[in-house]
Amino acid sequence: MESSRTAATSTNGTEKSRRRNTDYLQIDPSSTFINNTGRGFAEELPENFLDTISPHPITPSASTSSATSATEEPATSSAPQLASLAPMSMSSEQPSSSFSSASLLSSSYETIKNEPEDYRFSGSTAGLLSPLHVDSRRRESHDFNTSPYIKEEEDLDGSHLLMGGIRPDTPTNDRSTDLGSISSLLNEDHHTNTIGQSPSPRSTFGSDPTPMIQRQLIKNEDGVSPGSMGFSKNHQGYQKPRNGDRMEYEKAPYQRNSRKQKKPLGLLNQALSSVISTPTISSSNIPTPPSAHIAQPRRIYSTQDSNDPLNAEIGDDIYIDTKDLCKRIAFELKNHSIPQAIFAERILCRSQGTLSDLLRNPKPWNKLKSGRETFRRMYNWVAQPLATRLAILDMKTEDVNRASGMSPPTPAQNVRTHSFRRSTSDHDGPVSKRPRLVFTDIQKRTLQAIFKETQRPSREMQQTIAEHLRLDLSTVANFFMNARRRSRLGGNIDEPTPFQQMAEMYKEGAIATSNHSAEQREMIERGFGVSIPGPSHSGELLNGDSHEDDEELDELNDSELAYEEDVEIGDEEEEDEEQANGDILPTPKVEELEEKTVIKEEAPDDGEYGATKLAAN
DNA sequence: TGGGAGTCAATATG
DNA sequence: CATATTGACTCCCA
Repeated sequence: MESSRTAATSTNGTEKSRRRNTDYLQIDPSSTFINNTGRGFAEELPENFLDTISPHPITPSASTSSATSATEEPATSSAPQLASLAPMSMSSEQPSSSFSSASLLSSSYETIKNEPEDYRFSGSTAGLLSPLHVDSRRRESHDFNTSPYIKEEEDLDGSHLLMGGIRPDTPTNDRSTDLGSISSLLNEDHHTNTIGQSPSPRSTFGSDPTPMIQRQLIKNEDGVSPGSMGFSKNHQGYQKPRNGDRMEYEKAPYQRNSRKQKKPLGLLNQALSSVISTPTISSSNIPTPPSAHIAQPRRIYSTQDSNDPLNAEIGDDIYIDTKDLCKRIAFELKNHSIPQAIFAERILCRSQGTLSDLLRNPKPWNKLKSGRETFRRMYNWVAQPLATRLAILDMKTEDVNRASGMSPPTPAQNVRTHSFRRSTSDHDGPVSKRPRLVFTDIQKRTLQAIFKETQRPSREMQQTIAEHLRLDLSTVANFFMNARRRSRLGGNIDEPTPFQQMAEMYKEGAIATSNHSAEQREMIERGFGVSIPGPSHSGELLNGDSHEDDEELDELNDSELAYEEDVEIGDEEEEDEEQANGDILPTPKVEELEEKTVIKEEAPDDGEYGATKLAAN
């Protein structure tokens, strides 16, 4: 039975399409092993405890892979009504090119853009969008060829095409592995097993999203725009807030819940535009985000009207290049010294961690569901003139919403009612803090190793695993779910953070050269400098794309091997096991921490799941 | 129901 | 401190 089910579901697994990660090697788990005493994690489990379980829990399938993306898509993009809007949007946007101001800026920006395709993000929000859908737009005479976009659009609708060229492949993982293999994993060396195969590297959407991006550049910054992105000196920066405000933001989300409440994300622009400038692009330099424009003509938003279809419309009509958008946001935050927490809470009504994650691993627009709202907010924010953007940050939530016309902070869907779980102590009366379970090294490694082989272990298997690792079944289930999802995202393991990317570009002169003056460049660099990370996250820093890291790779490979061998060894299993057990309880182990630390030094830990990283071999 | 999506928010890392 | 990671929640959907 399982198998059948899995098979069906497996599609997702296939998705894991992550790009070149393959090449990367990420061996997280393995890395750990190295220094670890090499205790075999496998040991923990009874030799073939898995064998007892059903034989092919996982399944089959895989092959279908590509499907996933495609499947999801359809719904959104296809929405019929949208179509109508789309055109509008385009039209409004189009003009941008004609804008005087726009053109000005655009020029600089454009150049930038042209350089490395991947990296540049448009200077204005416009660039973030890709007006897909609307064929009509083509008609327009864009300065830029729409064709690319359109094309994309077609794809989108059609199937996943994804921006990034996700390809369907079926990585090994997907395929069903049988318990046997898993057990071997646990108990023996899996050199061979390791999935090395597969890999088709794919980029999720990252590879070259650009096509989707529309190039129009409308200048948002208040006229400013030297660098196009507003690099100019950190203009006004965000003033560190008086703390106090923050709370409000934070709370909001939680208080309201119900995900459905989401409202129209309003288009900041809309409201703002009224405040600031006219809605239409032309009126001022301020660009109204295309999306906004689009919508406007058609209907009026009532922020309150949560049911307002407009929301949907907007989403459908416009294709926001999330990756580009995230780069832009990251840049803006850095440039103006806006902490993620502030931006996340005030503008997005989300937590800092969420924002960080989104920025680093943006899902392609066409794959987003309700998550689009968050990106819309980002989009709407960047679409505002600088002054407005900063002002908004200082406002209180309500004000922001009011001014922006945005719906009230959309509560996160998952608002958590503080009901924490039992696991720890059941008697936490009030809202105690939810202690967070941290897997022991062994637990984690074991889980990751299993995950490599089987992304979707059967219930039984999960149960077995749970028992052996002394974890709750739910914990194990959560692990796999999270692992699947995260591996699927393509975490940009191989790439630096958006901000880093920008920084690199500038450093390299890729961008800077084009239109920036030396001074500008300096400023830019300076700005970036702040965040240019050191070698810390080695993995990430190395730019995965390049093959320059051969050395690194070699090291990793070695380590992986080592890791695998270690696995086999497993002498100290017992100890580990005990540790593991102990950890389950709320007891942190110093030893482990130490071990981890050590390990990390040697092998970069991307923190990704094995699946994502496999590729090595 | 189970799988997913979107997040939270506690922790880790820097 | 700020940002990154990540186990677990809540809500949805098939």
